Amino acid sequence: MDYREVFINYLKKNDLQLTKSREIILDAVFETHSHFEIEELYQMLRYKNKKVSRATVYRTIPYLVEAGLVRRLRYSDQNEQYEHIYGHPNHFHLHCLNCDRVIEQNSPELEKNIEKLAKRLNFKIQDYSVSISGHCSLCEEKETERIDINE
Amino acid sequence: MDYREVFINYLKKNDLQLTKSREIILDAVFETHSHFEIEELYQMLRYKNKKVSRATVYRTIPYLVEAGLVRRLRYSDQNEQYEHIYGHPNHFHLHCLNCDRVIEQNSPELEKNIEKLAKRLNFKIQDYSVSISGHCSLCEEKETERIDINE
DNA sequence: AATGATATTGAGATTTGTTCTCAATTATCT
DNA sequence: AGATAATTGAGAACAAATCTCAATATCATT
Repeated sequence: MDYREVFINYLKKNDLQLTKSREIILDAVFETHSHFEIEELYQMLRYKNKKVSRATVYRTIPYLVEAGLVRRLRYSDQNEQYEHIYGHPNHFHLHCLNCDRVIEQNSPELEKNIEKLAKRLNFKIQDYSVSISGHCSLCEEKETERIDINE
Repeated sequence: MDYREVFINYLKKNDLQLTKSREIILDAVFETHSHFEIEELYQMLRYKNKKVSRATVYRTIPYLVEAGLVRRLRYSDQNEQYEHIYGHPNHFHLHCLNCDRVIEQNSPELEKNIEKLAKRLNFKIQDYSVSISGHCSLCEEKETERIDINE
């Protein structure tokens, strides 16, 4: 099942229609292979001359989230970021507070752990996210050097 | 070391002073034993007749976060929530999308797992959060009943 | 294809949370 | 005490997100 079908199913189930606008937004989201903000997505569509209004983009993204196609990210202190997740294995984000880089990592072990935790509580997972903030190896190195010099 | 000392150390290290305002905010944060929004905290202080401005509250919370005393939560689609973390074991949030309840859970196993993951990448953790969204056991039950009746 | 009922959209106004500004205040250092 | 620097408060400014509502598109029915 491709993302398109998933979305159509979701729409049907919720008495919503697959409109031109929603199609454009859906496709744009799956063409973008990086984290994005809604405003960015909107600007990108304008640039490509696809005609959808800002309001519609803001209205549609939550549907995609609900449909399980897109996830809202939580690693950053900045604006809301999103990523499409359908078809991608779940992964974790390590956010470097220094250089702002985001490292993505898989860990089946961690996944299993989380699933076990939820199961024990009879909690039905829809989505989960692990985000770690701190300093990446590159920045840590630099930091250590600096201290060596100064002290 | 109590939270007060931690904050004072942080302030010193960053050439900041421990002022009346900052003290009031610090104490308020550690008196509040639930998740809070900055605006709420500000209103609470007004109610208690503690004189600090909204701007100062907004300015101070990020210091507390940097000092490792407070964490910004990410489970919700709503406003930014914070919780004080100093002195509390790390815990995970399971957010029920239906009733909006937030369940807190410890899991030393999960913790170890995350630490291992970070270590492998030479990533120095400052903080991490695991948030799971879905449906809690109570809501799941109800949902199942409903289906039984209707189908 | 025409009709009426319903859902969706777009443009801009509005709301809301957060940050900024800058003069007044407070703290710190000689 | 006086000079210097940091902090604060009040409200203005900003930006992201939501709302409004008339115009448009879609659907079901005939």
